[in-house]
Amino acid sequence: MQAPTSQLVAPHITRGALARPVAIDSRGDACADEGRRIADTLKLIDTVLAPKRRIVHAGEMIYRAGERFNQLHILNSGFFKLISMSCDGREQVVGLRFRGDWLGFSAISQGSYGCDAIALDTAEVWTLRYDALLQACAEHPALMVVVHEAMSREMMRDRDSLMAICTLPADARVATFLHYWAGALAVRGLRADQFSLRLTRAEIGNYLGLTLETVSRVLSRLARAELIAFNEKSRRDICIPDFPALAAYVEDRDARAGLH
Amino acid sequence: MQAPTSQLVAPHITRGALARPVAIDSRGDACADEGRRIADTLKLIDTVLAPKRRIVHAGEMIYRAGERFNQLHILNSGFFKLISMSCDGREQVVGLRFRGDWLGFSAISQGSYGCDAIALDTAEVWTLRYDALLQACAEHPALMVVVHEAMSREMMRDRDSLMAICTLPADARVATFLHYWAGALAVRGLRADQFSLRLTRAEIGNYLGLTLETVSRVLSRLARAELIAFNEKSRRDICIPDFPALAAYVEDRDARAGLH
DNA sequence: CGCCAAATTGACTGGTATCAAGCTACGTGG
DNA sequence: CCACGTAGCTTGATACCAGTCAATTTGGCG
Repeated sequence: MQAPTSQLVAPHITRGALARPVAIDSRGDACADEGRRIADTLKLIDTVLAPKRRIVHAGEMIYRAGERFNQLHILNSGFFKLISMSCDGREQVVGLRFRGDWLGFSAISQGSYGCDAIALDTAEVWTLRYDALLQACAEHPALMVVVHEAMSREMMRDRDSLMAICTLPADARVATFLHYWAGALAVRGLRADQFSLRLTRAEIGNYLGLTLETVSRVLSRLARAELIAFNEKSRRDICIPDFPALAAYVEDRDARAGLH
Repeated sequence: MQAPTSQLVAPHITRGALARPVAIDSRGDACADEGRRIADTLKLIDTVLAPKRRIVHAGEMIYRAGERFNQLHILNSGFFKLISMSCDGREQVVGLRFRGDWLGFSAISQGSYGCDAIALDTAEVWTLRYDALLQACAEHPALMVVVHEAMSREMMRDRDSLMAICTLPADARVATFLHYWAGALAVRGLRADQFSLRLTRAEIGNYLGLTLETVSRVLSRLARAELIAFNEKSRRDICIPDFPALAAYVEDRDARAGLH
């Protein structure tokens, strides 16, 4: 009984914090559309720009803060985290990246990267020169549209996570995070009902503005409430038996009230 | 004894959360450079695109969430706040905009705005059609560069505020906010040592993930510590007698320790 | 003047952080 | 094989920062 997820009178109604691209529920359409968009984008970039492909392994960095910027990256597979470091030594996970996402946009304005991009597992990265992209954009309007949309989407996502972190209590933040991650997987045609969080509790907490202990406690509580389940062995593998239930928990203040 | 603010070996060192464009201290260069960039950008847009100009007054909205997107806006003068609303009714200030800033980028990917843009005082807004911009970008490489840089800068700023909110205690968040606001004014050639916050305590708190009472208390504490001063009458007018001291407070964990 | 929104300040509460102990899984080297 | 160390995780006890509630003051404005 949610509002339908396409054809909205007031589109902002569906914008759950951190959760926009999801919509696995009522109809799979939006989800499949997103997947198609990602595939199309990759194909376009591949044909127009012939990017350099590269395999990187978990823990490897494709760029680091301070490094001179002159190329952008697109993820063809795998997962990345972006880590930013402030002058006084605070470290923070400022973003997560999945297949089809770009890496490096935020470096354009400064001419140097502002964070480290670290692979969370084996990944295939496509790399292209920024000047080549600019030139190609001038020649291929469709490419420019794709690039703008990608940047725009990134802004929207950042805004959603800001909102989640500013306005939600710990329970809801963690639930929102899981919902977001599962949605990102679903859109990309991967299993969303059972997957490995590729982050430690400490990293999740850092991303959400919480401590690792709080994340651990919340996960235990969510498991007790059967909104999630742990894989026996490796509590980093999560099952989401009832995705709509999790979505409801994320979206309703009230649904979170009872959960001692 | 800070690192010089231009000519960096490792540029990320100067990136204080929310605070990048500042650098009023050691030499005015960076500050003036920024100002020049903004002026140049406005000029370029004016000559290439001849945007429609319009004056809006405090409280007026230039777009609202859900509205169909087909034009972008640039602020020639005045101040705006961006307000986003989640599906369950949480409201949040997700951004502030000053002269030279763009409004509407984040709507590109969805085709509709995701937040309300509300003027905080009388402002001059330039408006241009997005399709016209796309076309002009294809013809004028310099314009495309400017647009990409603007989007990139916005991402960087969002990231900085995420970091500030996630990792800083209330005192530091408010101080960072003041520092950021003063920096934004300085860059634009406006008085940065004495200015009016155009937001209520509630709005500041909302932006920073705090309550209005906490903001009020922190401001009182900062005033007691003489890092800021209130204008007699209208405590919304703030003086910053010693900007470097405020900057030091923002940047040093330790500087904040003593301040009962 | 009287009304109202904004802001301040105090007292109290509660949600997270902090500190600490113990557990599990895993790899390494004796 | 087991002893050991380590990293990640869980759970409990306690502390503290910021939220909540409430009373009061201030300033703006019809």
